[in-house]
Amino acid sequence: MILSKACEYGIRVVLLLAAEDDPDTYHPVRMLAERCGSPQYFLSKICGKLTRDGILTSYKGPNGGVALSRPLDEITLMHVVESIDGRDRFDPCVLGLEPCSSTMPCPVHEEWTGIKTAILSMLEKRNLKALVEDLATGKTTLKLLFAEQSVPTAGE
Amino acid sequence: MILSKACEYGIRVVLLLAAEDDPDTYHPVRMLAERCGSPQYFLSKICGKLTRDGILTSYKGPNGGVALSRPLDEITLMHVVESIDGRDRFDPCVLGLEPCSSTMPCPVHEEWTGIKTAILSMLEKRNLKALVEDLATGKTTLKLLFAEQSVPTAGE
DNA sequence: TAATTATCAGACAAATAGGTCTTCTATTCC
DNA sequence: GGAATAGAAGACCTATTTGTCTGATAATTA
Repeated sequence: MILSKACEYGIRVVLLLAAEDDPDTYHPVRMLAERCGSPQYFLSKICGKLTRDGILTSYKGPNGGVALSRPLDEITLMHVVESIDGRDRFDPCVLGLEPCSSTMPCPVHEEWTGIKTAILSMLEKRNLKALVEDLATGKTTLKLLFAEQSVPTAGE
Repeated sequence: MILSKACEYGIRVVLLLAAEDDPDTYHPVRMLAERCGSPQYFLSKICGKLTRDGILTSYKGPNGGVALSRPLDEITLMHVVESIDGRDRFDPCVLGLEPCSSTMPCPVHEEWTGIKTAILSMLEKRNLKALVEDLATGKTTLKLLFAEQSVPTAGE
């Protein structure tokens, strides 16, 4: 688990919203929770955080809900990770050694530094616009979300 | 946290043992726990697992304890991770999507595949012998372990 | 035999992550 | 205004991880 469950859900929501045709329409959290396979109340808290951190905008009342607060090309997955898991998610030493640093490196410090860079790149190199283009061309998919939901209810 | 706490402690112990001059001497777990900043009883369980999985050998009685079961060049950090956290530690999709695969990739599947490779490389490219050589030449260090321990007792 | 040390089984506690629910307030529609 | 719909806040529960401890057994040394 490289990200917390909460962060996974947060990214799913943001991707779902980005993949919608209507970027300015507000989507009820209850709906989004169902579509992204997240517990409703749990996602509600996550969206609250994303809203407070300026990634989502919320709107109350009928036809209300949440929407992306900025254009697609101004949001990256890293923004979501920073909001939910915090910027320092990948900072800790692999061996959990506090004073590990470039001047006092643990046995895998060097490699881990490179991997951290790759992780950050994965999360911030492509913005939502680029990610959605891949979805549109079928290069990647989010159908996985629906596949996942059908599993638990199979026996019922 | 890329590894569990238990796994961190396991790696620390293995590195400590590897850095010893006397590869055939058994070290009591109680001592090792103190030296690597791990709770004693917790480490005792971890060592049990490492022993069952053939990474450590144990010896009962006075002058007993645990020791590495194989030559340094036949043990990698990956062996420890497999024993404690399991081989599939890094398998799950970043977004937690079950059916994510190369034929049905999530938006970051490609990048994550590359990062996983780098993580595995970090853990299994260099065996204990190579890691200890870096310690000997001062290229890396484990002094961190002692530094860490002095912190909690500073106020006492 | 006495002391030492690992092994094993298991209870238990603390901390964290994950998840659920209720109540309250704000907004909008009619 | 009143109903309906939404988020906000916070209590609360559950599961997992981490950590602590006890008691019994086994092996080994001296």
